[in-house]
Parts: sequence; structure tokens; C-alpha cells
Amino acid sequence: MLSISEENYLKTIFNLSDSGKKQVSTNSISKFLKTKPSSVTDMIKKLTVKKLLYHKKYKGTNISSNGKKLAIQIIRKHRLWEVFLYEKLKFKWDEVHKIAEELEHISNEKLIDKLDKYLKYPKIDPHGDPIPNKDGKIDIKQIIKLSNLSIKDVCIVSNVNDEDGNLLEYLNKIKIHIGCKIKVFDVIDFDKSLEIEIDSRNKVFISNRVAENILVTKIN
Amino acid sequence: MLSISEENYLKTIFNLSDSGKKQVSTNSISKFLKTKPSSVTDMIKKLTVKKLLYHKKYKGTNISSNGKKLAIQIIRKHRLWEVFLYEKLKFKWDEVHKIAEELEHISNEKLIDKLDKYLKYPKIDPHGDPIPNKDGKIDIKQIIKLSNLSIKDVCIVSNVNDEDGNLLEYLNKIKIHIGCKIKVFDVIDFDKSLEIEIDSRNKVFISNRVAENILVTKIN
DNA sequence: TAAATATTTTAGACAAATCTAAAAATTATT
DNA sequence: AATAATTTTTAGATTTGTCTAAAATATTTA
Repeated sequence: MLSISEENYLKTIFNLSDSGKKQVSTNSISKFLKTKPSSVTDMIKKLTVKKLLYHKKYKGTNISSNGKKLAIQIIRKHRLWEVFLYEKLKFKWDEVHKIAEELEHISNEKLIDKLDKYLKYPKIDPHGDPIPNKDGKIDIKQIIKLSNLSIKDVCIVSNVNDEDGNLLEYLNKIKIHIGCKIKVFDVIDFDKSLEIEIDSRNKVFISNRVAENILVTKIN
Repeated sequence: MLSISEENYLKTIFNLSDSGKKQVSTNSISKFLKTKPSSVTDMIKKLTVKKLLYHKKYKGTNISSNGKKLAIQIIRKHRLWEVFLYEKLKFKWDEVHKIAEELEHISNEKLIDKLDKYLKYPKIDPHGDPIPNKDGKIDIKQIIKLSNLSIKDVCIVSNVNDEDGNLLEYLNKIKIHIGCKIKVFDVIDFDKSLEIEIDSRNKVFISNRVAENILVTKIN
């Protein structure tokens, strides 16, 4: 069993290391967690003894495969709770993270399994981030243009072309933002414009030109 | 803001004092929380400084009105989470307490308000205990005989006459147990027998004699 | 490459929540 | 009422996670 502090360090190191690929510096961890570098060194020592990290003095830290497994399970819990808060309790997209930071440390495997089932095994959280399954497997999210989707496809907006102020203004008006869910209702053959529904609420038509500037991840 | 430990002590003292009526001994707290009496003394000192308890050396502890308010809010959170776990996640009646012990310490007022709304403002938890409302008010639960209810009444079993083994065996067979929900579908004029539905599942008839030996709290 | 700067670690301190052992106060027993 | 038993408190120690200040190491710059 890990303490809440240990879990937070592990999760941070996993994230900062780009899912375990890169080394992480003591300073970057301390900046992210708003603790002092000396506290980070202490915790790194502890987690290294527990074989969750690799560490060589002055050389940065790597997460071990055991550490990775644990970190992924914490992230899984975090994202499942986010879905619950957003979909069931109707929290705003930007309110869920803070609360999920607390809920993610509740440790009860059955609870998470049942929550997962209750939410119908969601693949992504309200921010569009993928939810690892029980075995820690993460569906690689492939980012594609909204214009590439077909009828009945559902996706989450992961990015928009932010070079054009007019486009941003327009997207804001029709309430398309990063993290929102879009369902394609129709693709008009004539001009490849799309009839879409945004966040299960407003249905609008958008031109192919606009759809090309919205990057999404498919979720069905 | 209270720590998890402080919250647990406060809740325990509130419960052991019979909702703030009686004095609580150091030993009884230590027995309940499985800590040493010396640890209890330390915590009592701390909570007394915070004006949540009254305490005179060697004379036992009383909860203050501020302490009572906080304790009731913790109990509210606990019981609302129990309803969520039981009704939505389909946990068993006897599994919810342990998990709610963790969830009750999540501190976010909006979360509890939204959870309350989502659960449709339940008045009792799966054990039949009343859920305080946002203002800390608790509907006094009046324990009556099941035989006193009328058509469409809904209740929670709070007690059964356990002097008769045959009765217990029968109740077990038709799955009536403490904490289960019973809806009265019909009252037969002829012999005052009842047609009831148990836990939204099995519908059965029971005699007036049986209904007189089941104590319940009305919840509608 | 030597000096300056930045990063990381060590050493020692502190607060919170617990513990053990012993002292003080209360309650029960003879 | 004196003694025994129990309860409660105090005193001092321990663990966890943090901190500051200083030392050690690494990196950058002139």
C-alpha cells in the first residue's frame, strides 16, 4: 500500500517522463508538486527502495515497470471519477480534475470495477484523455481531422487550429472546445459539410473547411 | 479544515455520545478507534483548542455545538455515499460502510450537493439510518410496526422480533432482513394481511401476525 | 578550462499522529 | 477509609512528509 503522497509522486513522475520513456529531473518534480527539491530527493529514495523507481545520484529518475503499473492504475481511477463527475453529477469540464485528485486515492479494486461498469466502460475522460483498462492497457489515441469522420462517428476534440482568431471566435460561438464530444449526424455529399451534435446538446452544420481545422480522437 | 484523523475522532465522539447528549470516556474512544488512550488524550486536547469539544481533565468529553455541526456533515457525506454505492454501483448492503469511511473525507461542498441531487435527496441510507440534510437537520426516525402501514407506504426494516427462531427462518426465506426496503402494495381488509415488495424484487403476502413482529421506519 | 551558475543531495529541524512507560487521578473493593 | 484496580494524563520516543541551510555535484559561460 502506498500513501497518498507516494501515489502523487509516482503519478507525477510517470506523467513527466512521458509515460515512462524519459528521465525526470528532481527540480521538475518539485516544481510540479510545489514541494522543495530536498523533499523530492527524500521521496525518490523511498520509492526506489520499494522498486518503483530507478535512481542514480545527481542523474535523474526513471520509473520501473512496477511503478508504471501502479501509476497507470491511479490514472485509471482519476479518469473514471472524472467521467462520473462530468456525466452523472453534471460538473463542468474544468471542475472535475481537482475533485478527481482526491477521489483517485480511494483504494478498493471492486469499487473501481463497479464504477467502470456503471459508466459503461468509457474509453476517454472528459478532457479526451484515454482511460486505461483494468489490465493497464491504454488504447492509443489517434488524432485525426474531424473532416475524416463518417456518419454516426463520435469523437472528442483534442485540438483546434488556433492560428486564426476568426475560427476560434466561431468555434466559441457554437461551443466547440477542447474536450467536447462531437457526434456526426450527417455528411453532405455535395460539399462535404457536416451535421454534428456538440456535447449531446446543440446540433449545427459546419463546413468541410472548418472540420479540417478541428483535430479529434474517435471514441467509437 | 480538519484532517482525516480529526474528522474520525469527532465523528466517533458524536456517535458514542448518542448524538451529543452524553459524556464520552477516553477509553471508549480508544477502544472504538483502536488507538491508545494516550493518543485519544492528545487528540481531545487538539479538538478542544479548536472549540469542537469541551473537556475537563479526567472527567470525560462533550461535543460542542460547532463540533456537532461538523460531525453531522461528515455523517451526511458517509450516508449519501452509501446510497450511491448501494443503489447505483449495486454493492451489497454490508459492503458499503467500509468504502464510505474513505469517501466521507472528500471535502467539496458542491460535490455533496450534486451527489444528493443525483440520488434524488434520499432520506435514509441502506442501513435505514437517516441522512441529515444540507442544514444538518435529521428527520427523526420513528420506529413503527410494519402492520401499521398503508397502501403505497415504503419503509426500511429496522428491527425484527428475534425471540422466535421460526419467524427468523421464515423472514430469511422471503429475504426480509434489517435494512431492507419494503413497499406495501395492498392491505387485505379481511385479515389485515399485507402484499409487500421486498428490495424492489420479490413480491409476497405476509400475515398480520408476521407484520406485527417487524419494526420499520417509514421513508415516504 | 576555470569560474560562475544551477541542480541535487545531505544534515538537521519540525509538525502531526501515533506509540510505550510511568505518573496522577478516579473508582471500586474489602 | 485504606488499599487495590482502573482510567486518564504526561513525558518522551517514533514515523512520515515536509522544511531550511549548507555541501556536493553537474552544467554553462566567459
